[in-house]
Amino acid sequence: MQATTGRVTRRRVRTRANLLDAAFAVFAAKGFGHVSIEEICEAAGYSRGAFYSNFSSLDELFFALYQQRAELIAGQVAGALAQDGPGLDVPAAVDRVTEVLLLDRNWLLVKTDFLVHAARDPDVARTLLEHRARLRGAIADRLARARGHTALPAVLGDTDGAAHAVVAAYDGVTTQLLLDRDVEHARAWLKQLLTALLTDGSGTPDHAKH
Amino acid sequence: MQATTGRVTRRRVRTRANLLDAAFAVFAAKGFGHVSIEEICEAAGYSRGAFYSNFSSLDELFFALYQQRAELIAGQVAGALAQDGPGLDVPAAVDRVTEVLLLDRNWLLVKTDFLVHAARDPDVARTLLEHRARLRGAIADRLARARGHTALPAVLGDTDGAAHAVVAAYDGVTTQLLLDRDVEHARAWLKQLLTALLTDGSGTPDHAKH
DNA sequence: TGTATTCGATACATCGCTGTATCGAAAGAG
DNA sequence: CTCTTTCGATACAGCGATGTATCGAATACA
Repeated sequence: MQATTGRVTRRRVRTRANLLDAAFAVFAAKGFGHVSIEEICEAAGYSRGAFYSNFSSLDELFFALYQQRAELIAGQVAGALAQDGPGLDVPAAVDRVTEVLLLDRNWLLVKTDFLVHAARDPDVARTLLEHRARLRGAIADRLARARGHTALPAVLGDTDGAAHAVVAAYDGVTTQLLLDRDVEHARAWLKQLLTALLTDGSGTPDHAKH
Repeated sequence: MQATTGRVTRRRVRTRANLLDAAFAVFAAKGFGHVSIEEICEAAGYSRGAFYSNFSSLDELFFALYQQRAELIAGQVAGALAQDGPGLDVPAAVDRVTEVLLLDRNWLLVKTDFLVHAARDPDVARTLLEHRARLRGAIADRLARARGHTALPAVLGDTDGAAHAVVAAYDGVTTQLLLDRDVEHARAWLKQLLTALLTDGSGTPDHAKH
């Protein structure tokens, strides 16, 4: 690490990226807290010297990793939400978002690791809360833009309440998915939950298995 | 550890219990994966000899701990569900269950640690899934007993689908609670979510904050 | 191309944790 | 109370990970 931003080599950014990629794989496989710095370096094909030159601790790396990937996902979700016009087609939008959110099991694992990490560190928690608030904001905006086109059930309160509920449903389904590894079922079920929450009870459940 | 169950001393069960209690506190504070055997022993006031005499690894201890506590909670939930007659008073039952489920932050922390642990080990996952299935079963039974007294929205499918949804809502709210530490809000919100899911959209939201 | 700077590999000292083997003390059985 | 078995404390050997200090190689810039 250098104090002021002096020269930054190409090699450096490549190394950093490689370390982050390797870290993602290793964290996903073993879980943060069961991973040593050495393991990551080995997986990335570097020595520990490279690590300490780019990060000062495992925590810092983990944090950077989360931010990088979360940013990525957030972009994809925003894209999926913005994809159709002002009239919100709930099922279609739900389909697209669901597709993105439950795509990568490794990401779910790392994300959950980060959750338990944040749960014990208020500073980290703040970051995660902000990230979730942004996501909710995007969803609430989307829902608000659709007001009048599609009716929302009153039980949830305003659009922000509905967004809260959407995120909660996502978290809930994620938990189950982490355990049973049945992506298709999770996807179908999340759709069902979301339509149950977002429509006024007129939706027909396609999947009633389980 | 002894092979066949020979004499089991009183002292032994006391030691085991003390170790488990200490482990609960330490795991909650630091997270599984950031805890050494020594730390637990120190917290319990024993040496590592006592540990190895009762458990063969940290994993085994963690597993035993989870089972012990999960059993406890399951009993409490069952009690809360059985408390009133065959006519289900949804809000009242939701109140009682909510009270139990969100009571202890430490338990939520350990439970989530166990989740990420299970997510990476199919054998452990099986246990957790079974535990969740039992819980869902209790809820589904309770809902079924109330069929006819209170109408369930059709969107969720049968009572089992509804039970699934209840657990998902619980998991979702838990996630948020771990981050913002606002128990009262979580409780209110879980009630709101559950009534939104379990009643046919006629419920009135008391708390619309956030 | 020459040169100054950055980057990452290597070597080193150290520490904490693990698991085992041993032994004295506590507790049940008679 | 004595004897036997169980329990848990202590000592030991060893591994693996950490963080630092140093040095050669790669890279940017003129």
